[in-house]
Amino acid sequence: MNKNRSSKSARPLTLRDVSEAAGVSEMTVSRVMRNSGDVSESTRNRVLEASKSLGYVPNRIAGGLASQRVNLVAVIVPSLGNLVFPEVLSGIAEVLESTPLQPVFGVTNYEPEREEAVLYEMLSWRPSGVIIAGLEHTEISRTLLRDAETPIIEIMDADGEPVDSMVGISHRRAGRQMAAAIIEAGYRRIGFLGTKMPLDHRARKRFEGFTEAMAKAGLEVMDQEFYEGGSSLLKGREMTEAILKRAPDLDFLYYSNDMIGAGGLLHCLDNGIDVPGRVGLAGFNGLDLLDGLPRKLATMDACRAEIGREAARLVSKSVGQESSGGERIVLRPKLQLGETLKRRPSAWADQT
Amino acid sequence: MNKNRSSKSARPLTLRDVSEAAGVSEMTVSRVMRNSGDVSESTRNRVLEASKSLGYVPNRIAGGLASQRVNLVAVIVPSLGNLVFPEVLSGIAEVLESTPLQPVFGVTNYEPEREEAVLYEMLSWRPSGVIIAGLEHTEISRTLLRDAETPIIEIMDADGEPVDSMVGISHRRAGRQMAAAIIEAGYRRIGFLGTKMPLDHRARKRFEGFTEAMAKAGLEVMDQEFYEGGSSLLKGREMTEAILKRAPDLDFLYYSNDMIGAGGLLHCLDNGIDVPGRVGLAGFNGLDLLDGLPRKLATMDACRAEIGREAARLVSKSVGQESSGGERIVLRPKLQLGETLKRRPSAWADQT
DNA sequence: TTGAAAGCGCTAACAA
DNA sequence: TTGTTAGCGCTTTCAA
Repeated sequence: MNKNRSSKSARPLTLRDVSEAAGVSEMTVSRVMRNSGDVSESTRNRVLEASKSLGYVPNRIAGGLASQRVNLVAVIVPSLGNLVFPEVLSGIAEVLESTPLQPVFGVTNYEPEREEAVLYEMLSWRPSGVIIAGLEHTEISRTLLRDAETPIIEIMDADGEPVDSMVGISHRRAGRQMAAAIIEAGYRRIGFLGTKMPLDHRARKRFEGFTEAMAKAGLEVMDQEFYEGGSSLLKGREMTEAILKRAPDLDFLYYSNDMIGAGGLLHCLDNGIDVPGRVGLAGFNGLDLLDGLPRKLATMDACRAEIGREAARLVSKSVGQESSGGERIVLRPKLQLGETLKRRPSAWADQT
Repeated sequence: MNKNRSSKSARPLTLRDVSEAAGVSEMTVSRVMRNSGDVSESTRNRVLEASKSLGYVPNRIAGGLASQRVNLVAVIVPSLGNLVFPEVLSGIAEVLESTPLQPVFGVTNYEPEREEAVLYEMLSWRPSGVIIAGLEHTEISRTLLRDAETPIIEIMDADGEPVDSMVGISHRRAGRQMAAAIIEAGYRRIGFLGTKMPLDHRARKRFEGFTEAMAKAGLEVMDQEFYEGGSSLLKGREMTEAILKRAPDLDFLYYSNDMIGAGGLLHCLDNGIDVPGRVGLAGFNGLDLLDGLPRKLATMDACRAEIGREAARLVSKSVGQESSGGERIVLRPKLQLGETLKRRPSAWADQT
């Protein structure tokens, strides 16, 4: 029965081949392949068997063209190097696994023009949905998104207006909350360490929220240190050393992400700097990674996997639906004080 | 000139719309959109302008069907949670960026049946190439790969027979090399800590190579500890504590990856265990992460990004080519002794 | 439950 | 340099 076409045949198999082998019309084979009911059990089995023994793989290009429907979901993220995005992708993949939808990933390297190109490319496949990181896009990208006749889910950020739907957290609020916690714990001489990337809007918004809450308390960020590229753990060490050398009287360091925060923590411990007594530390993201460090770093969960899952749910909900859209899901990150952000002795706390 | 179709129109734009707007045939528009030469500069500009002002996005589904060619490259990996795979994907994306090819990722969760499903799904898009992790696949998957009329690149592993081409390292050799280095440094009472996953063939092969080289030196792994899931840094700590409690006389711990190795290192340092004097440590992967740790962990670079780049190069090289294929690129991981694998005082080394 | 006809939007091949 | 014609392999729609 098994024809074992193990040599690469000249012509790829088509529905017609299966239909001839099974002795039914192409239409019937098509129905079986798509599980579109109304096929008798016996015919169905015959077709399935023929298809399997021939090694037939349907051609979705043709199928998509005929049906004007495609089971792809475009997912566009800035980077894969940043731990955060693989986690979002996992969340998306997890939810789509139980649907006929398939994620297709594109990476922009934080470059707006690259985002345009990737988006254009993906839209040319007429996906059933687009999940894209961030709310900031070029004029062209926004037009592409608006005109795409498919649900658009902007993720990770909730500070701004989405083209269609959005799922994310407010990074401004996250920054404010962290500032409040730090001030409340009695720290006053606060430094900031972060990425230089002017295009990482979420890091920027956290910083803005942070300084805003500081200002409200009559405080200012006393010193800053920025970096780009490279191992973040090592960078965290180096930056921490640099900023503490320049401004030895800082009593708190706020890092724009957990990796550099962890590096800072290791630097302090290695150099006998008391954490959180002498300096307090906090990062951002809530990476699992932190669980193994000598001290648990204060951080804030960015709800990465959950954002991915929610976005995927929105897309899968909307397949088949005429319109809908316009949903806004704002998740609330949880503040985790860990062991590096603790109320300080009041003696310290009260000296401005 | 700009028609600003910002409202979602009922019918998506087609070549015909652009051809009417520009006053040329659909064929000419098609040529412009594909840069397929033989169009006068003036016509070209007219078409480009019309296309842009209408907001036309080509339909690759139709294009792919007509041309029997598709610019997608299927990339199938077991997981995104493991640091290693995003790095491979980055390498692939990096190389494909400068080509017309687009990566499409699929995740199998280390499940062979899931791999079959993902592969089938991807092949139904008739990609210009398939890059898939590992050399071990189900019978069905192998048949799918063999019959696919597109280059297949199996990556990450070089211990076995590829269906078509392969790019990877020999994990057996990596295990042997590490064992040799450990023995050469004078360690004798060696423990192994690794993942439980029976389907992680590469980890398994490293272990096999490791024990093989040990056996050749008349040694055996004295104790083992396995884990699954969870934060690997923390797991590394826990496992290390457990194994040292059970077998306090071990003088070396070989970890199946750097994350648990790093956890082990932190555990030892926290508990005043001299590394590498009392116990030596080694991991696998060569993660950048290690650069920031208190001591540089001995490890071996798995050539992750390079594997991705080479695989992408093979695919892009083969587009348009009639056949070819069958390439075997075996990379040589570099052993990095770091600061946790050092020659021990001969007094120790010579007491079996 | 099954089949026949038409056509999805584009491109290959050829003609002008 | 530009245009015409005939499909690509499916699915939709309608008929049997």
